[in-house]
Amino acid sequence: MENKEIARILDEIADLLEIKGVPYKPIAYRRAAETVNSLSQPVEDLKPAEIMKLPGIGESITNKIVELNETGHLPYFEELRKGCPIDFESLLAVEGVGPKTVKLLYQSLNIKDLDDLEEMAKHHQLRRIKGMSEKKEKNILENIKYARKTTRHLLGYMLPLAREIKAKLEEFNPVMRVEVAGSIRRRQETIGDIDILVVTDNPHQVMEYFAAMDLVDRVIAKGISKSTVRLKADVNCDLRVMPEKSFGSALLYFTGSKEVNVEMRKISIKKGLKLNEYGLFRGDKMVAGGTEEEIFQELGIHYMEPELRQTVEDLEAAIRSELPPIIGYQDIKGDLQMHTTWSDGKNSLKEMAETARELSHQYIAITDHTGNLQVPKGISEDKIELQMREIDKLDSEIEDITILKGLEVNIDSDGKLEIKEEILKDLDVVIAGINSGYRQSREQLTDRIISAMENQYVNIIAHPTGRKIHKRSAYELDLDRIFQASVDTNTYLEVNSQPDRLDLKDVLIKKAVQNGCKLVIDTDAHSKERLNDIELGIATARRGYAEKKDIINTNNLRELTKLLDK
DNA sequence: GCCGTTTTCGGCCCGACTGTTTTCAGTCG
Ligand SMILES: Nc1nc2c(ncn2[C@H]2C[C@H](O)[C@@H](COP(=O)(O)OP(=O)(O)OP(=O)(O)O)O2)c(=O)[nH]1
Ligand SMILES: [Mg+2]
Ligand SMILES: [Mg+2]
Repeated sequence: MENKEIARILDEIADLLEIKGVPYKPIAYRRAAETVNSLSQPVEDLKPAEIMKLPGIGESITNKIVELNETGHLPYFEELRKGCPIDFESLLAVEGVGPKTVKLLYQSLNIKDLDDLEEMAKHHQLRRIKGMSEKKEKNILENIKYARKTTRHLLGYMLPLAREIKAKLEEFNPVMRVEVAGSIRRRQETIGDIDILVVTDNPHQVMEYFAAMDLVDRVIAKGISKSTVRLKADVNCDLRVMPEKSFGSALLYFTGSKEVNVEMRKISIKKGLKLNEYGLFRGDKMVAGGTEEEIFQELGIHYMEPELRQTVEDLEAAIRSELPPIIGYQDIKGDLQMHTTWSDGKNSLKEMAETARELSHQYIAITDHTGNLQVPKGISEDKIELQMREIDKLDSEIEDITILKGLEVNIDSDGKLEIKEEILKDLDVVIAGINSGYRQSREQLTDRIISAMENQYVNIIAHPTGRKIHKRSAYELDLDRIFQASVDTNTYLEVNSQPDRLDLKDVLIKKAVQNGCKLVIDTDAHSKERLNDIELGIATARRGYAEKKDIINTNNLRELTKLLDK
């Protein structure tokens, strides 16, 4: 059974237990679900003893996971659900509806899913329930609309919007400081909502200003220190307002993750302290809170970069001083995949090069598509030489940046490159990728990639797992073999920065680096604007614990050229 | 149900906003 499915069942067990009013167990099942979800390999491939060692998973849950994998079902779960055949996921997605309300709705009106709920709300049945009201009914009816489209949003689209809101808030005089927090600050690949922290001495004024901003569609909640609005862009935005002296503790709290927050608070308790968003306290006395660094220091923990504040394990690594010095946003010296009007790009060679230079890149590689596919449409082989002369000409004319000659070549369904090999020998960079025929077996797909790696001219494997967030999941690969072949053949794995790719993704980058692989972070930009996406790839590499030395395009041109010579 | 440099039993983060509420429960961050 897939990890996602197992995690979903564990989560539903948590929901069921919560409705029954069972204490603490729901937390345990949620933690276990979280762990299964964040695994970089199928839990199916693990032995029971290994599952047992996973954080938050003990004997009881291990047995349940093993049973699910072996038989495909779980009597404990089916028994629990017998009493209440409810679609929790969709009902709980309604803002303001929690486990207690679900129970109430089911017991009084036999409501099992969103359709039932909408029907009953429309016919004014909810207000008749004891403990409900007309107001609550209206609220629910309104919020059902949003519950039906609870998709997470791509970081690449939310980051510019969050920065726009930040800039708007900074224009307002009483605002002293603004930081984007939450999953955006952690640079998670998908984002549930936008979280923003403001420092001010005038919370009332700031809340009024925030709620009245042009970007806001409607106000969901508005208090003196916290407000939530729905933006016209169809995403929620939470604003937290705090005084200067609590800036660090507030930013720490609002950046999360929740799991890291809870664990840090437990650690504080053990040390006889109390941690909340207002500060770190010993009794009534505040011992830290102005900056995040101060709080980490007081707790005896190394500072954690926001990108690494994801799981309890990240925090434990920080406590053991095992967090590596991850790659910085300024460390990338050049971009090694982009497309121009010669294939399916929107901008010319020159426009791409000039934009890259503005981004302070020392070098770029132009890597238009080749091959016979209609999508992506490639340059025909007879035009390649012409383009290479154009690139040489541009390179000799343009100052302060070097333009490398490259191509992105398709790997065909037999693992052969869709191009005459002799064309490749004069290039600086050759990228190979699977752009068709994803539906093969795990072994076939792995063999295809490895035969491309074994080609003496191929330097980089593009978007190695082929996933597209919200569209297509990663194809199954034997990654251990891929990582080994990458090391053996000096072929680098790509961290593709397109907002919906981010491929390799964070947990796989971590595994690749552990296996000694070297990676390249590039944008795969099809227009000059998208050259900025490099920060998304860097963020993903940071979340994957990658250091500067793990990424080949942190090198100067001279060293890079050596690394590209197989 | 899980977990442990003060524990193998007894804890399990802590605070804001709303309205079901007139002293608190439910939901959410
Ligand atoms: N201490 C504590 N902090 C929490 C809790 N829930 C949320 N937070 C903090 C950490 C979160 O990163 C931050 C923002 O909450 P969100 O619900 O927006 O979560 P986050 O942004 O991490 O993920 P998202 O992409 O929005 O789903 O608030 C909680 O139950 N306890
Ligand atoms: Mg958030
Ligand atoms: Mg939020």
